[in-house]
Amino acid sequence: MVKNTGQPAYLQIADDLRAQIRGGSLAPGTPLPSTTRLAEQYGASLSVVKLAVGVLRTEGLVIGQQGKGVFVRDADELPPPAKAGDVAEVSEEVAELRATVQDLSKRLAKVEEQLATSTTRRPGRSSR
Amino acid sequence: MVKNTGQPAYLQIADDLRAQIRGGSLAPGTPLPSTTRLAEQYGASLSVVKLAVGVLRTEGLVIGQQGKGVFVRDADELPPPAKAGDVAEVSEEVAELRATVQDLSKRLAKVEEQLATSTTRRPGRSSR
DNA sequence: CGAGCCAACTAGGTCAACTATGTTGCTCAC
DNA sequence: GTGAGCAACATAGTTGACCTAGTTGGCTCG
Repeated sequence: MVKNTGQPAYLQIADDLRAQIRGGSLAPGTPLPSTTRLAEQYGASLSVVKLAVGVLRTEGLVIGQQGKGVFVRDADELPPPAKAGDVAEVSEEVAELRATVQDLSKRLAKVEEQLATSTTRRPGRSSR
Repeated sequence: MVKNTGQPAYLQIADDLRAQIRGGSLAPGTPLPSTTRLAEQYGASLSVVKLAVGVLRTEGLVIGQQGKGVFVRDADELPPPAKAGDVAEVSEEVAELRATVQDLSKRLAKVEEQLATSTTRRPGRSSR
């Protein structure tokens, strides 16, 4: 189904969906067909579809909401001026926040560990 | 190891690499460590690393050359493909991170309190 | 000496399965 | 009639395996 243009399947699907979005066939706010649906539709495996959606997601064209679906982003909020300066600026903020998160996480982990060992220890720790 | 920030591993790795690129620690033209290398380095599986590299690839920050490696793109040649949705994307990330910080803070506070008064054994392990 | 092959690396693509988590709608007991 | 619980379905993340394909360097053999 995905032809053999030399392009990988997940990119072909991503392109197709992107075209549908840009072309208005998939209006902003509307949900894409579900992952399994798309898989059947394109004759591809789930993994490939997830990969394709992932691409669109990192492109910002689409937003996935767990349990609900993947929705086309409003045109207003996506293609707008992606000023390099803006990105840099906000990126800094991100870095800062990330540092905070890391710090908090570390403290949390430590403290939670103490708490865990001091309370009833139950098997079934979920880790891998 | 990765994790604990609430952010998925592949995004953390992507972020880390992105930071190294932006920070100059990985200069344009230099190759990233090999996939397997990164996997060991981050204590993650190959799949996760490939996912992370994939993100950077679709962002245009990096170019993979089969058989050779993944190379940091020259700063000159990447601004043009100015990525639509970048600002939106990062903004969203900020929002997410803020939420994470709030969540972590809350959990930290709670847990630290419990630890302080942990003469009483209390179950109630709340994983996720 | 040189040509050619081969082995060891590299990235990239695909698949299948599992887990986690969120949403929604139905059913059934009260 | 209401609400608690459950089942079905959704995205998301992760793992591990297998295969393709390009690059490189060394080794062998003519």
